[in-house]
Amino acid sequence: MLEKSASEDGIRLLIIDDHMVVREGLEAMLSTAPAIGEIATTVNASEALEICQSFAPNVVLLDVRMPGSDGFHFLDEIHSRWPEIRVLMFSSSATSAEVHLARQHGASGYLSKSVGRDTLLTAIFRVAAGHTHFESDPASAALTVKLTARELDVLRHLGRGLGNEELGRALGISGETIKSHLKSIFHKLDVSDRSEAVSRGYELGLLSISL
Amino acid sequence: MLEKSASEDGIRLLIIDDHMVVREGLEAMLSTAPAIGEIATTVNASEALEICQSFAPNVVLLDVRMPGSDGFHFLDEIHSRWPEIRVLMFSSSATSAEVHLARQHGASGYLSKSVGRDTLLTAIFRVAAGHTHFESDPASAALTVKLTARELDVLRHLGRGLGNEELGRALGISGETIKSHLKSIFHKLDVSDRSEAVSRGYELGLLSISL
DNA sequence: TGAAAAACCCCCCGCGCGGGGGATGTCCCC
DNA sequence: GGGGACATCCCCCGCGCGGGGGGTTTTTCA
Repeated sequence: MLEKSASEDGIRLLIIDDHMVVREGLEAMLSTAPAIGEIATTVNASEALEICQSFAPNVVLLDVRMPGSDGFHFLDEIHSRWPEIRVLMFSSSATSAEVHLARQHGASGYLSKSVGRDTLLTAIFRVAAGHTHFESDPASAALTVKLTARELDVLRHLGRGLGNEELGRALGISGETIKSHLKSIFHKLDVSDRSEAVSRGYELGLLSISL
Repeated sequence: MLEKSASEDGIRLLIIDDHMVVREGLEAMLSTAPAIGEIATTVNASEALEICQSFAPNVVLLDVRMPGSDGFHFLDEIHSRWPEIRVLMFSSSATSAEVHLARQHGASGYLSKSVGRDTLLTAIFRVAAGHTHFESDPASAALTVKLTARELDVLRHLGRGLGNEELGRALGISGETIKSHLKSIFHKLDVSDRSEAVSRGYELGLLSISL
């Protein structure tokens, strides 16, 4: 077993981000900290899995937006294989929906990229110690929006230019049911039509650019 | 006049980004380069203007997404006051629409944050030498979508839940004109209704989360 | 200077969206 | 057992969207 405890010779940290600038920046900020042991960095998810195997990190710093597979899917992957690895997600946007998703997927914490060195370090320490560290983002206070699973389904299909009937066929239900869900969505998001719902969906992080 | 030529004692570089990590990263990547003279960094636009005054940079590295004022507005600001300053924009997304906007606003170049040290440095040198440096992004090849200024206006208002008539009032034109613009937008984006247009707008980077 | 592009405005028309009702079955949890 | 949230489906109805025409004026640019 390659794994080492964090107390022995510092925290073993793996940084996953597709932006060279960010990797360099994190390394520059963290490498001088005494409690940090070794740091490994990588660009993509597939490489990251190999490194998790050989490098055996205590904490993984994971960008939410990844090229190809999204961060959350990769988060699940890590958890299923190495349950002892703590994953600290970070993103430039910190939309409340993403923070929520991170929680649901079992991340140990969530940070915005705008944080300073101190917050970053304490977050890493807390996470390494087994605690959680989620940004007390002001936006999530304003967000009490809780769409049901089905409503999210419908919302995600809204941007495809489908009518209610076609939309129903796509989800295997009646067009009238789509209307019911839409009414509920409109009320919850406080919007008046589908275009506004899509827009609000992106703003709240319920929708994201995937292509 | 505080301005100094780049050839004297290296390029004077100002980095503007709200993410601590990115600022640190850029500094780490650039500070060791011999051709780079002094480096200044700042978080926001208002501070940046003061620094432009006192520090007199040759090249400004400007993040597209800024908290508060967006990067392009700030770009205009710099140009009007100090036309000799070269601005190199960079972003995490590099959507082709943004690259186009950067060109229109007179930026000297556009980079993705995923670039390596070499590309970054050559870009800075080229820009400092008076050339332009725009990423030959593969996405823009697929994107022949060119919305007119007015069409972009309309698209940006689409997510507000307004009807055509209200939308017209908001832009000071007739509701029928809105319809005309919408027809054009639908054709150009190859979509069938406003909700799909909003969605495609986000995907293409024509729209962005601003709140 | 002249053509092309963009911005602006108007008409007709069908159907689907949005908003208002209500109903039924299935979970889950107290 | 009963209440509540969720998902499903149905009806009615008005008006506004989307798609099809047609224009004029202003701006841009070769």
